[in-house]
Amino acid sequence: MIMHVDMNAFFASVEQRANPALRGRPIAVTGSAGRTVITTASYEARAFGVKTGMNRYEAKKLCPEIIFVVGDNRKYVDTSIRIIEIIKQYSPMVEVYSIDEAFVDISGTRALFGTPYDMGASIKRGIKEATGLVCSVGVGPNKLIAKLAGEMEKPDGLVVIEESEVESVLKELPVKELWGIGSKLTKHLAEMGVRTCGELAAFPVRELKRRFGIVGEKLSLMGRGIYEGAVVPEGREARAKSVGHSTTLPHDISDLVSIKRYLLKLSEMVGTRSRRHALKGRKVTLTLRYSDFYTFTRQNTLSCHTNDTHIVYKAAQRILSSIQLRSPVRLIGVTLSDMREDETGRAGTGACQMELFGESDRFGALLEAMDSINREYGRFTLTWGSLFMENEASWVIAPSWRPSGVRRY
DNA sequence: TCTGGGGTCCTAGGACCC
DNA sequence: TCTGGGGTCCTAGGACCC
Repeated sequence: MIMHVDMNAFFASVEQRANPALRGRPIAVTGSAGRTVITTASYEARAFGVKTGMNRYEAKKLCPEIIFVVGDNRKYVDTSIRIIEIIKQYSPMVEVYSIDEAFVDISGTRALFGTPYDMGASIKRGIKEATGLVCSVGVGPNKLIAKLAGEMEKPDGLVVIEESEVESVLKELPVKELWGIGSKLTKHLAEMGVRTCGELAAFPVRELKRRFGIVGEKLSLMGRGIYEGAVVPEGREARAKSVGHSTTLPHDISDLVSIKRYLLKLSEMVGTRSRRHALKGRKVTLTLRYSDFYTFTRQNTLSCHTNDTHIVYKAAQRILSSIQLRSPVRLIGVTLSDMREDETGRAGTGACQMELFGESDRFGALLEAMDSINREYGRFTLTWGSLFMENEASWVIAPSWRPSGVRRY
C-alpha cells in the first residue's frame, strides 16, 4: 500500500499561520520580481477563481480584495523539513516528491499503526499539531491511485482506495484527473472519443501505441489503475540529470553586453550548485524567450565534463553569438546537463581545461576558494567584477538597504 | 508593469560510421 | 539500368510535473 501526503495550499497556509491578519482572507503568494505569477492561492482566493500561474493583474480582476504576499522560501523549507520528519516516524520508505508532497510505502507498517486509514488520520493529526497546517492524504495500491485518492478530498481529506475498488472508482473518472495526463493528452484523447478512464482502459492498446508510442502503453495501464513506479526513499534517488537556472528580466533587452552579464550570473549559479553537489556536465543549453513569448533552446556539447563557471559561461556566449536575435529578450536560461559524478572532488574541468584554454588547475582552486567564502557569508558575497557592476543598482540600492550590517565585504 | 522557475522523459531528424 | 541496413551521437522541441 502506498500513501500520498499533500499539503493544502502550502505556501499560502504557511503565511496565514505566520500572520494572523491573513487568516480567513483571500491571499496569493507570489515571487518578488515585478514580473511574477501566483505560486499558491489560499482557499479563500480560490473561491474567486484565482489559480496558480496567474499574474497579479488577472488575480486582482477576479478578486479585488486579494492580498499579495511575497514568498519566503526559507519558511517553506523549514516547515517542509518538520513535516517530513513527522512522516518518517511512520515509515522509512518516504519519497519527498516536492516541497509539499510525499509518497510513503506503508506495506509493512500495518502491524505497528493499524489500518491505512488509522495511520493516515494519525499523520494528519501529527502534522496539524506540529505546524497548524492541514493536508490531504490518499492511500492506494500504487502511487497513481494514492495520488488520485489524495486529490479526491480537498482540503483536509483522507481517502483510502482498496485494490478491489480501483475499477469502479476509475470507471467514470475523467482522464485528466490522472497524474501524468495533462491538457494536451486530454484533448487528444477526447478527439479519439476517450473521456473517462474506463473508456481509456477499454480502448485498443495497439491503437494507443500507434498514436502515442511508449506513452500509449502506459496510458492503457493507467486507465486500469496499474502503475509500476516504486517509492524512492531519500538517499536512493538517481543523480540529477541537469542543473539549470533561468530568469525573466525586469525589462526586455536587446543589448548583448547586458545579456552576457546575465549569462555570467546564471553560469555562476549553475556552476556553484553543480560544484556543491559534486556534479560535472558536458552539455550547455542556452534558453531564450522573446517579448512575444516565443521560447527556444540551443545546445552545445563540450569535449569534457565541467562545473567551472567560466567554461559554462564561454559555451553559453558561443551559442549566443551563433544566434541572430530577432526581437528583445524576455527570459534567459543556462542549463548544464549530461551530468556525471565528479570523482576527483575538485572543482573546474581538470586536465581537460588545460587542453582547452591553457589554464592550469589554479582556476579550480580559485572556484573552491570562492565557494567556501560564499558558503560562509552568503551567495555572491565574492563574485566576478562584471556582476558586481551590473547588480549595483538593484542589489546595493534596494528598498532593504541599511547603512550598516547588510553585507560583509 | 501580462503570463515564474526547476526539473524529467520522450520523439524525431540529421550527421556520421561501419 | 539510382542509391541497404544498423547503430550511436547530437540537437531541438514538446508534454508533463510541482
